[in-house]
Amino acid sequence: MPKPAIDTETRAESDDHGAIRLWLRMLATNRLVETRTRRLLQERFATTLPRFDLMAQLERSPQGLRMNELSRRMMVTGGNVTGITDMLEQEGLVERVADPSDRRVWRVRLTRAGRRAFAAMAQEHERWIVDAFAELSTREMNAMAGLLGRLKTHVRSLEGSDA
Amino acid sequence: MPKPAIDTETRAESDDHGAIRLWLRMLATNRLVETRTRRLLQERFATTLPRFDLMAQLERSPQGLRMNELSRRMMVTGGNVTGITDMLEQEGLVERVADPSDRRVWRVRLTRAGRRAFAAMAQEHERWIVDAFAELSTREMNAMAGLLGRLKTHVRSLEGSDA
DNA sequence: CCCTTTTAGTTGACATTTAAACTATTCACA
DNA sequence: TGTGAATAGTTTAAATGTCAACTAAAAGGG
Repeated sequence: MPKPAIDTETRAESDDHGAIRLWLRMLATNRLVETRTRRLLQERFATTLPRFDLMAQLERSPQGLRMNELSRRMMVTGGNVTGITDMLEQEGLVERVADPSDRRVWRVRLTRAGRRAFAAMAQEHERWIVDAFAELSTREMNAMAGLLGRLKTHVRSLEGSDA
Repeated sequence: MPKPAIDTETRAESDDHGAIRLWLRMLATNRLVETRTRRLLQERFATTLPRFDLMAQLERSPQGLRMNELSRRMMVTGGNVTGITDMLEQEGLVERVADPSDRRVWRVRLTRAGRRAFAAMAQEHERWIVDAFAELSTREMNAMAGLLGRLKTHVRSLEGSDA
């Protein structure tokens, strides 16, 4: 009796502890969607994922965001945000506005051109993501989002206790 | 009647289409666990996640792996694998063995020192992951792994159709 | 008011990663 | 058997990312 044909990674994963197996699968899936998104952003809009990510954060906050708030939301270091903001500013897609009440602070906002460019990208981007997740039902997506929410909270609580 | 207090990201996410919302949550959770793992690997073993990942792949394949097979399994580009392998080779943790039947090919294997070093790391690493996922029950982890498996297969099939 | 500490952001050195060009080898096959 | 196409791996440039040191400004307490 022949064994069922399963691909190499899946077979390797199955030896692992449940948590490791799940984690490897999360890594793989994430990487797959991320690589695809990166490629499409490059092909369609000659831009990159971090640039898109920064603009997406600003789109959600029309009044603009401080550098450290961008850093926190994008979960990257401050120096990184400085670099990406510099480039987007050069391209005229975002602007740094001084905060009159605290001269250390920059408020970063989308320019009109930035909003227009982002709108075009976001529409296609949403389609890519919806297509990627079309395999799952709404109920399944909600279930998964719920589990991830709990997981996220738990891991954050671990950080506090040993960081 | 006051609205329930939810944090800023969660509120922002809730405006989005289900697929986008789930994707953002996957990104955030992944990043969180990955950053934590990276930090612990650095603190405890003065190594990095990609080095650990490459060694983990080799551990699963005692006979060694070709560069392109490593690249495929780690889902990173070939150039990247070359760099990481170079460093691990310098440190004496892996070795490149020529393939007599095809002179283009390197078979990369863990050295004895590499196996020993990896065993120590893997044990702690598993503990970190188990702890991180302790929030979820076995049943929940299995459910999530199943959904991710389907998702992964689906996205891979998309790649074929428009790449 | 002065001095110390904290906070916001930038800079510089360096590691990682990708994409594309390149070298060497093998394969397909006329 | 010779030649063009495909494959394995490396190299290179540019973007991204971290970390630690730095500057400037604000906050807090005597």
